[in-house]
Amino acid sequence: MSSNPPAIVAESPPPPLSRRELNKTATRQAITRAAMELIRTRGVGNFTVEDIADAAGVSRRTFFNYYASTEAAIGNITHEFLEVALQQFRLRPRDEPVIVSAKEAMMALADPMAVAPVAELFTLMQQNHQLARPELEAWDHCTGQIIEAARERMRGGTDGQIDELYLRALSGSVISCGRAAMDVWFSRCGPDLSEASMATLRQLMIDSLDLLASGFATSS
Amino acid sequence: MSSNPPAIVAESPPPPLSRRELNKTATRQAITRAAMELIRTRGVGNFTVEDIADAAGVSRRTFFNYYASTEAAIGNITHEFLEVALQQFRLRPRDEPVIVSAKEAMMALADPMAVAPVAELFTLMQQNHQLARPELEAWDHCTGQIIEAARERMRGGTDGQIDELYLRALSGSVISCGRAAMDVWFSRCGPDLSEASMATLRQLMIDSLDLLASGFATSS
DNA sequence: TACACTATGTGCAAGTTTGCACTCCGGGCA
DNA sequence: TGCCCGGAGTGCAAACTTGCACATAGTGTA
Repeated sequence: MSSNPPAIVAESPPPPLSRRELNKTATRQAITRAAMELIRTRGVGNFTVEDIADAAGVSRRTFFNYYASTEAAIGNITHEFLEVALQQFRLRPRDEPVIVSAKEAMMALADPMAVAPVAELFTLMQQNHQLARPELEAWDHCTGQIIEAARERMRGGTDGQIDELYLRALSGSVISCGRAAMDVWFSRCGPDLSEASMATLRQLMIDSLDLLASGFATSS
Repeated sequence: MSSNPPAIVAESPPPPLSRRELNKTATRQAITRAAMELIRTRGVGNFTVEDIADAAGVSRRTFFNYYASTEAAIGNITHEFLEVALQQFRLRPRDEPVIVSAKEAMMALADPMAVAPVAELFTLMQQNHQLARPELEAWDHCTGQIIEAARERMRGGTDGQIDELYLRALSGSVISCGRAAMDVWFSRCGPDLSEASMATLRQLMIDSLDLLASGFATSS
């Protein structure tokens, strides 16, 4: 009821998502899913970009409007998965420690709907290791995003290069912990999406970040 | 096995259906289905064009790019249904009697996939009779198409107005027989899509056209 | 009656997808 | 080696979709 001007907080601008955004997202997803399906049924390298486009219901040209290559399309799976966490991270209060924010953000990833595509990718990766490259890039891109998001928080702190190193080291570590949690989770649970499995994933994320927060001190 | 040059028959130009055609058809169907769903769940008149567009995943403007009104969208259900038969009709040999061609063409309609939407429309029509108008228009449009298709066959026959009357009376009657078959079928079988029901529909179509061909002579 | 409000329908400019015509590149083959 | 071919990418114009502004019509209300 206050007539105050909009408070300057980490306001989540709830974008009503225009029809245009919606359509683009749908197209992007259609392409990604078609690519996955083809990998599943024919195996990596046994289909063309045109096959993906056809299966996705778009033209070859449109495929290239979205992705520079098949690899890039595959990378989108992990990219979208991480984007969920990124979104959560950006919503956390500015004064919260980055590690805590990261922990909270990662909780959103321990969701069957969210992990399912990545889990399948992990499975396929067992067979064909070259699928790992686009995944790697997605994690790297996420690191870059975390860096930017974290940098936003450190307005007014000490200036200079020390902050930059802190920022990057921390962000990189956080991402590494998340990745480690995912890797261990998959090696333990496989493509299992049960609640028990999700609980395991959550705990692994918490543990890895706790390790990070504690400076990886041994308990002995 | 003959090496004859392509016979000059009612050649069906097998259109590979461009991506553009495919997309347009998909959009048209999405709108139609969304409209049906809304009629089903909210009832006729309890939703706006915008609701349909949203449900169909397109903008309001796009809705109007396809249909002039909600009614027109509903009409498309019957329209598409009849289009199937029309297509078959056009494929029949030029020298075959129109009634025989019509009989053959109608056989394609006795297919669960094809009748399903129309059957549902019939069901909804029980409740709200104003749904009948767009359906009527679809049948009428089909008559016009049959007239054109039949006219094509009568090149070189006698000229003058007699042919035109014959053409129109015949075409109109054929359509009426088809419509009668559908009506009786639904009143007998309801929305039943079983093979037995389809057989009934087929027989009704055959019978109605036989009646027409026999000049509606009574057997006694 | 006058006014506010909601829904239909349309014109237009800007954004997106598509078809097509290239260019490049790598593998098979005479 | 030189040629052919199929797939990857790209530029561009045409076709399609969208957002927005505006005109119109029906409804409820002061």
